[in-house]
Amino acid sequence: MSITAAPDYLTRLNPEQRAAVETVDGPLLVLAGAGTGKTRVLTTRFAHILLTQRAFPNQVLAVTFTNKAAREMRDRVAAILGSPAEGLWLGTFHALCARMLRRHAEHVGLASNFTILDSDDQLRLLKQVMEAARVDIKRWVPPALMSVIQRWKDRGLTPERVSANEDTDFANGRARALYEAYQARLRTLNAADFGDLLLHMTEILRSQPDILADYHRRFRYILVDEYQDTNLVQYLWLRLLAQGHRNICCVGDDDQSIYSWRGAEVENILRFEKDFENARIVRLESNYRSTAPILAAASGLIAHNEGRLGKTLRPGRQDAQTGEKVTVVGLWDSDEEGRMVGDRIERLRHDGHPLAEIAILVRAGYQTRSFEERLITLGVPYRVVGGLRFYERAEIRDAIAYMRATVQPADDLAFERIVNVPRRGVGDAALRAMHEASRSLGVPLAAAAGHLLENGGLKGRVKEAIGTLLRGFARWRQMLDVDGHVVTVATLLDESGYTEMWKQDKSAEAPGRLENLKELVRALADFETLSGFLDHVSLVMENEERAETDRVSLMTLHGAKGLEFDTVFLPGWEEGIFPNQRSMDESGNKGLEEERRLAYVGLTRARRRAIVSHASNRRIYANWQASVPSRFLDELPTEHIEHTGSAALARDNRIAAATSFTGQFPLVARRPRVIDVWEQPSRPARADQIPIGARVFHTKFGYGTVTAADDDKLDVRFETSGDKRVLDRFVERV
DNA sequence: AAGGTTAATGTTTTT
DNA sequence: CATTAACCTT
Repeated sequence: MSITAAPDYLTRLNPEQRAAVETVDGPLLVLAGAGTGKTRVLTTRFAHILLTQRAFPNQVLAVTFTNKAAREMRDRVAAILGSPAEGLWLGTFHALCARMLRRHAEHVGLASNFTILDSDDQLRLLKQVMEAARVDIKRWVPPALMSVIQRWKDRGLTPERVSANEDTDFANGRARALYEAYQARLRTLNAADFGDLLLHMTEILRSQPDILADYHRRFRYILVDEYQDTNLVQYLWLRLLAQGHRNICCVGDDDQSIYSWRGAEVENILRFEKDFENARIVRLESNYRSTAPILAAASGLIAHNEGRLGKTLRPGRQDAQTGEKVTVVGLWDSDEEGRMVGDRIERLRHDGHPLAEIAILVRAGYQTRSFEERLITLGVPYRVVGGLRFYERAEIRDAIAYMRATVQPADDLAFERIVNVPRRGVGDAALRAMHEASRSLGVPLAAAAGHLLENGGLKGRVKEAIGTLLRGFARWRQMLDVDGHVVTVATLLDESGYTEMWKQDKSAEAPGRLENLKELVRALADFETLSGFLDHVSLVMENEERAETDRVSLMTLHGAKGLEFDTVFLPGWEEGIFPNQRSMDESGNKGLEEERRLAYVGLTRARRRAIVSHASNRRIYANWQASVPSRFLDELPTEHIEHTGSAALARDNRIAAATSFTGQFPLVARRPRVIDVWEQPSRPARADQIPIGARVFHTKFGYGTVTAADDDKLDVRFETSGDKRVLDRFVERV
């Protein structure tokens, strides 16, 4: 590699990016603001290491959080290299740990073919453990203990490492003991949950110097993406592995740390400098994504957080200065907010703006619904990102349980899941008998069922059904070696009656479920072995979102991290919703600051246009409630913001508008005053105000023209729904 | 053992 | 309001 003439993958970078790429040896922390080319730096650095022949592809460890990020990095490295690199250790923390743990499972009491449990299995198992320990599971709900255990695992704490004084709060101080019992159950089932993958692997690296040394020899360079999201155990794992060559590069942004509730510790950024002496730090501050006003708004907002590492986003784009201001819209109620967003989207669409470049980002999943409804009435195509993933669907999980029970006769969780699916007449009584036999004989459930059959412990229909099922498993197990996994699974799903069950099902979802099952069998063909596939399913598989169609994206702010759109709508900026009340109740100022970071993430998703909105009245569960504009609105620098209010808001609520828009009132004084005005939010009757010929909007029927009026009833000719008689208060004049 | 009824409970979520 | 899980009835 020539030193004088830099290759173009380097010359295309700005000086700070280039420093981040070329500072190859020694520990490096890259603080990368939103839109500053973080991924680009990471992938270029990866390629640079390979191209300068500092390491072979299999000597670089590259860690991401999501499979999507891993895939993207893989693709982009390949693009720079000109060919796909083989044998990379590139993947998510979990996938990489799973791969390692398969080799060393015996050190933590597992066999290398251990099963990876998903959260559903985890919870069921924990519940069983709690019931066995006679914990009152109404008083002490399993999910609460699950999250305690997960936080322990996030911190690298095995049951032995949990100190006694951490144990006081749950189930009268039995949390630690229950954790221990849960881990013991996992071991007997030869299973690991997601947290275990990291916990076990870290434990092994801590206790087995020879294994650690082996990985030191192997990994000469380590790259870490989204470093601010790492939890303690992930940090420990990285630190252990990096001790060898100390060539570790972590890229992150403390301002985008939004997963502390999941165990992520931003403190890992500070720890990095302490643990890795002479670590270099590079800041990426040139933003190539957004216009100047958007960056100014986001920067002004995030400046309200304390204890930041301090970064300033500079506009790096040529055209950044000419951008439009961030729009803040105040609306009367949530319906009007929905209409505002819908109308603006229609206008953008009309002007030729691609829908795929528009996103509506909300704080919580349930908020997407009202926007969906609006977009449906308007006939605007949209997609909701997030929600159920492929392997979380019931039919997929059932099918997988069948496979697991086939491959692993000891997988009680899988057996239990499908023993009565489809209905075989196996109920509580039969299941209890099997559990009892399993415990007294010390064998897995399936084996216990076999014993019961021989000893006449089961009768009638149940006996027949269980017999057929067990013979089925034996047959499919044999078949696996002879006919291969694809054929076996297809046969298994038919012979077990599982596909038939969905064919008989008359519900609307049934055909889709059958389709998913077919897709599952198709996907099997991409794998050498069934266990390889099972790993893939639990760690990697995601929604088949191949829809290349032009659609508006609807998602949570969390889901939007890492994405960007020309136009971003940020509705629901109201106290309690955003910042979220619970977040503040549970974590106080830390919670508030994380909410603010979330707002920062939201704003920085926008390339050219950001529309923030808030409504004065919102339907919460059953009834309408007045809401107060978010404090974040007051934190946006006024010179980069343009305020708009709807006519309804201005007419009905001048004071509220004035109060929220100036933002001059101290927080404490502001709230009661505003609520006073909203005590009587009933709108004036407007029948006489809507003349014949007026254009109106109805929530259900969409747009139309008034053809007649009678007291409070209007006859309206709707554009899409035809002639209807509606009450005036259900329409909005537009 | 299955289906219907009531009561509780409403963030964010990758792996 | 609307979803879901626990509960009760047949």
